[in-house]
Amino acid sequence: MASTNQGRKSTIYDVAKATGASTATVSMVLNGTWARYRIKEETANRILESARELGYNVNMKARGLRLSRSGLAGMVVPHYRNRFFAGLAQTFEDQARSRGLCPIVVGTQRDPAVEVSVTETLLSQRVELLFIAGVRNPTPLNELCSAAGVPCINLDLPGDGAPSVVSDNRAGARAITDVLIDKLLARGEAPDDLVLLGGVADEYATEMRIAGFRDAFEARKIAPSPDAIECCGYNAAAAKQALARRYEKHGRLPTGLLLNSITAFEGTVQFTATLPPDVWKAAIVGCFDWDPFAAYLPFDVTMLRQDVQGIIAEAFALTEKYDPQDRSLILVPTAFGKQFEEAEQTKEFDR
Amino acid sequence: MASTNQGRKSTIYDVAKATGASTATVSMVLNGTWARYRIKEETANRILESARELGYNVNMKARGLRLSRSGLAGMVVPHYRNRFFAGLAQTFEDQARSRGLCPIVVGTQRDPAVEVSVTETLLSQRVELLFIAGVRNPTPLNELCSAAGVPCINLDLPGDGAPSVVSDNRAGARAITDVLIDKLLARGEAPDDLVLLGGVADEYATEMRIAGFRDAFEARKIAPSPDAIECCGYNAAAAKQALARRYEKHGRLPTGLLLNSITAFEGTVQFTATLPPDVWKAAIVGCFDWDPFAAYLPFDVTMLRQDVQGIIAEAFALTEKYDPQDRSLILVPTAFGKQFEEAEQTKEFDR
DNA sequence: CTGTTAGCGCCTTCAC
DNA sequence: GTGAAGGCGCTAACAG
Repeated sequence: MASTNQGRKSTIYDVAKATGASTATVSMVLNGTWARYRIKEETANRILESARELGYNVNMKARGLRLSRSGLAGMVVPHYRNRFFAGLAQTFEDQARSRGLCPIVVGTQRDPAVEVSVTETLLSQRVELLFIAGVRNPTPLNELCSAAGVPCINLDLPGDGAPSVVSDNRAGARAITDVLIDKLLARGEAPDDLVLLGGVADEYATEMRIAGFRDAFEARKIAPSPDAIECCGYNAAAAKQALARRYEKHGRLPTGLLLNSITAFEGTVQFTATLPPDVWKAAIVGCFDWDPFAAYLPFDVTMLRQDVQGIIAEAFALTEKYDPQDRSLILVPTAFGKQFEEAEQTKEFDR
Repeated sequence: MASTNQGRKSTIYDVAKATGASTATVSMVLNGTWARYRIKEETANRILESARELGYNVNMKARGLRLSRSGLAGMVVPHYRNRFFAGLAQTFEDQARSRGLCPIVVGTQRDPAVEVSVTETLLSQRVELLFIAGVRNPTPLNELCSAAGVPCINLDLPGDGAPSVVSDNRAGARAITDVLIDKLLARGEAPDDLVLLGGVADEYATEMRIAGFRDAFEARKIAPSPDAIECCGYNAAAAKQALARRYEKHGRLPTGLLLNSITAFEGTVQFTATLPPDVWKAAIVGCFDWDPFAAYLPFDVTMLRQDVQGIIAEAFALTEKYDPQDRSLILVPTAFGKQFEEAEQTKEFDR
């Protein structure tokens, strides 16, 4: 359609030649700064027109080189397989775009080597800021960033090389544990039949959740069962196995189950599916993170949602008044149910 | 740690000055091309060392400007909310990285305006190729790319402005319809009690699936019910509503349900959850796309999975021998069950 | 074996 | 109002 010089992208020189103006004039017009330089409106229009016809498109490489601003905002996430990270990525993209930045989010599969190489790549591309989500040990990445002078924020899992914004896991865990204990009591079951399953023992989020779990019991002056906490790791197969062992040992499932991740929930479902329905239909389940289908499983399910909007907003706020020395830890509250629904509203044509 | 010039990123000039070598030497060493130029190994080591100390990091903006190669590979997706797009993004990232490109994937929420502006941004960043997934009308985006001389491939939904690689929806639909009819027959139900729900009537994927649905019936020389096909759109609420209307009208649910998307499945579950369990427990359900939890709902569920690995591999292959005139349409087969599991294997520390 | 130089495309300052 | 010139960081000739 457009009379493009097929194949080669056009430059401001092409536009200048086509309109008989100088490159400076073209540049000003294309940047919108032409009003300040009292360039004739007619000239401006002619240039704009010609640029469109030539399919001109700023070369951010060149502009970035000159201005030392890339227009890129980076984020690393482990993957997009759960609603939390998917929502985090989505929200990040929206907010980055609304700030005139091009979002670039990369999944690392939680592989530390990939994390480092991705960070280096992003730094090479001269991202103007970097959010690091769900990385077990963000410190090396933080150091790379600060060596490059790039603002860097840890999300979800805190680190000591940069400011962090994470969900208030402890308060959330306490709240959901409270709900589960109440449900247990209402059903005439013992609260110490509640088990916290999944997660990694020495990891921040899990520790906070364990603390919150204990808080809830302490507030009622009761104690959880001595083997109430089982950090079997984050993957589904491990949870399934852990549950199988418990079943073997006690001849039944715990009545109440607090799952440390949606994958632990997956494992739970995989295991219970191998059992006769009446054995598990009565289970009371709570879960950190949520999934649209999980709510319809034949359990009594309570899901805790993280505020992805809040997390991203706080993180961007931190980059605005960025201080390389800052190591603050910002806690963002979690909530039950559909409180943060706006984040994943679906449009008419969606699937 | 490193004796960095805090804040400002170091350049080859810094390294050159620090080592007393010239920028050219530094450049060669840092590119690994130094062996060809017979640079003393000792010099090379000195430079490498110094570069590490200074926290040096190539500026891809400058290199890209010089080489007119950005090292960036772009992909636009609607969102990451289902396993298909999440898997597509993941696989794309892996493959891009293994080709030495930095993957940059952006979600557009299926908003055409966002789609255009994102494409322009990506083109400004001089991506070396662009994959466009799940865009209703990719043609304008294809045109932007070809005007810029950037190889562009449509994924999932075909377009006529570039080559496309899409799932073989028709064959997949036929196969899953076959399975459902067999199950219906095995249970002594009439096959024409099978309903295809969800999707948009004039859209490619839906049309193909309808055709496959009909193929399965024709092969058996039977006909689906006249109102067997209901394209109520892709979102969950619409499916829920459509199902409610049917229930109202017939006083029962169809025994067999083929859902055009995971969101239609969501709507189905939302609706059936409002009914007494015995009314719907017997339902036979099929779905395009899958979800780990959906398999454990109290239905007889069959899920069709798309081969994200295959799709991405084909797309990359197309870019290698890229021909701007090429408009070929490559069909990638789908499969049942966990055939493509490798794509979403989870590691030990995962959630 | 290593240093010098000329741009890649763009933006800004400074003359005209 | 507009044009010429310099330089952002890097690489590929081309000289030493």
